Amino acid sequence: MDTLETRELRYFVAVAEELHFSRAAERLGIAQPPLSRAIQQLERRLGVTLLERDRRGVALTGAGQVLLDEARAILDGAAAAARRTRRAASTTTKLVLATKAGANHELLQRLLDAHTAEVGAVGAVEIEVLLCGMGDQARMLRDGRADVALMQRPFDALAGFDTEDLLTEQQVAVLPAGHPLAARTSLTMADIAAVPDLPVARWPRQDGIYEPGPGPEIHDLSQLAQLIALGHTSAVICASSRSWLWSSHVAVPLTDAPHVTTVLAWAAHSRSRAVAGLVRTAAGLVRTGARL
Amino acid sequence: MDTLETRELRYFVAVAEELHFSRAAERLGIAQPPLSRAIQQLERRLGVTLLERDRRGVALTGAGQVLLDEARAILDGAAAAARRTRRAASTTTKLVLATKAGANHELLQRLLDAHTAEVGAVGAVEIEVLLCGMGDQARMLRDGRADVALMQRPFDALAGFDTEDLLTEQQVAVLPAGHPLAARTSLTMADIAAVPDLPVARWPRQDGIYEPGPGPEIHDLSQLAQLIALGHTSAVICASSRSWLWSSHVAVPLTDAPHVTTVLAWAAHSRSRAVAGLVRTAAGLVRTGARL
DNA sequence: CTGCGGTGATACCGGCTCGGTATGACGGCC
DNA sequence: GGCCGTCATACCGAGCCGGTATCACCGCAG
Repeated sequence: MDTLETRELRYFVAVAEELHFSRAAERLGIAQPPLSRAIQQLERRLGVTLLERDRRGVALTGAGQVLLDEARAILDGAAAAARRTRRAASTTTKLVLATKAGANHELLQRLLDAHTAEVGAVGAVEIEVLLCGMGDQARMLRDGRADVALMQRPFDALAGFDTEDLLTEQQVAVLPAGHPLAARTSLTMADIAAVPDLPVARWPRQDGIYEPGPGPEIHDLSQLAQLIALGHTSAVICASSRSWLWSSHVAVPLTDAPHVTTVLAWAAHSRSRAVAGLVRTAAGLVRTGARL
Repeated sequence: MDTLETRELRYFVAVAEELHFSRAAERLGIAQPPLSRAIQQLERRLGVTLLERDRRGVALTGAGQVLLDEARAILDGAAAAARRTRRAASTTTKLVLATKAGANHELLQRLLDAHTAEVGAVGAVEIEVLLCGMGDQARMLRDGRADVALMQRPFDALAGFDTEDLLTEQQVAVLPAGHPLAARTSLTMADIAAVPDLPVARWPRQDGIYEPGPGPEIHDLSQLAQLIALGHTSAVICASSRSWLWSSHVAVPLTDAPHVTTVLAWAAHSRSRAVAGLVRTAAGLVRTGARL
């Protein structure tokens, strides 16, 4: 009497996201009445009202919001479980590593090299690199499409993952080559903020929403690169990302920007030998300890 | 065709733990044939053999082991979801804080005081302290019986939780008052290990198993305290735990033991206002920064 | 070798739940 | 005031779940 079925959670998430029974039912590929009934059942079982059915529309209650968060996590977990199980059964042990496209070039290269060198020919675990945009690594890890990911503190949401610190570095300001500030040898955050003609680009937050502000909204690095080259914006990125800069870009160290730590992250309860091996390799990389 | 139901996962976990269909069925309160069929269905759906049915006995395949881990996490998550949802609906916003019985007395006291002072009378979120043994906090957090927990790095398994560092401290050796080493002002790990008549007590690991060793197996602090007082064992604990020492105990600082950081931990995806508030309070505690 | 006990798998059957269709109650809007 | 759109209710058929009975297979004791 206490056990939430994933079917119910799927239904509830659909309704909670659409805030509309008929649309949610359509999305689920079922009719509206069974959906209504399923939600009622769920509410009765929990003894809690999850949705406030006001005339004209449905609203989440506080408890509903809590369950929505929980349910999403569970459904991701279930999808991940299926994927990981299937992958564990396939003979070719392949490890999927998710990383932000364009970031951490050199670190990734060194990690892959070290991994190849370490495992050698025996039990060769192939690593497949999965390039994704902004905050996608977290989702990839959560739903099992990736086994490990390179992520950056404090930018990425690391909650729920195990991590191993790999590299801590300064941030730099990236400016168009012609800009007055580009001639400086170092800058502060205040310097950048004080230039009204060069608003700093805005990244989406973890929920995909952009903070309000003057700068352009950025989706990927190539877009950013172009906008900087055009002299329309500037950006604050970590030092190692210099590798993708254009000749018309200039990177200037920022003295007071928070440091960025690139970490290797994996699903907390993963006990996979392959993941453990890669983590060990990565840890070794840090100990032998070249800084970029 | 892709969607794991929690019922199936419950069934699978039972079989995987018992390695015996009939016993598992009994534990689940159903008959054996439906259970067999459910597992077959699950295997067919995943396209993976999870169990190797050898004559006389069942064994987990690699994929089965993976699914077992995943399934446990999902089931804990589902139980947590139900509990948290119900709690969110109850009007009395109560926060359950889990902590190791006997550890972090003063820190906990300060945290509670600060919390009371901060929220004041308005929206008073009551905190219920849940004392638990060894590694129980993680389970409590995972299955939703607790909202936050005081845990210690590197002892506790923090994987999967968000954390806020509260206090880093040295460890001390606790010895019976009469022991020769008790007169020293500081010790090293080697000093302790070199005393054969006082084997260091052993705590259970995260899976509840004890590492082999000469020392007695410890379940809780009162048991430990008594054994030390009797001169049967010694222990290495963090400095703040001195508060529960008896008069017949002596605590000696250890110069080379790893530092212990007490952290406030909570479920990664928790967006509860109450939890967020307590975390902010705790962070403030650290900033104002008295060290014990 | 042969019955016995114990394993999981199969066959079949009844009941409950799920999903579909039809319809109702209720409020907003032209 | 009709019309539309919302979610809830009523009813019905099919499929799935769980139970009982039984089978196939193996180890073991006599």
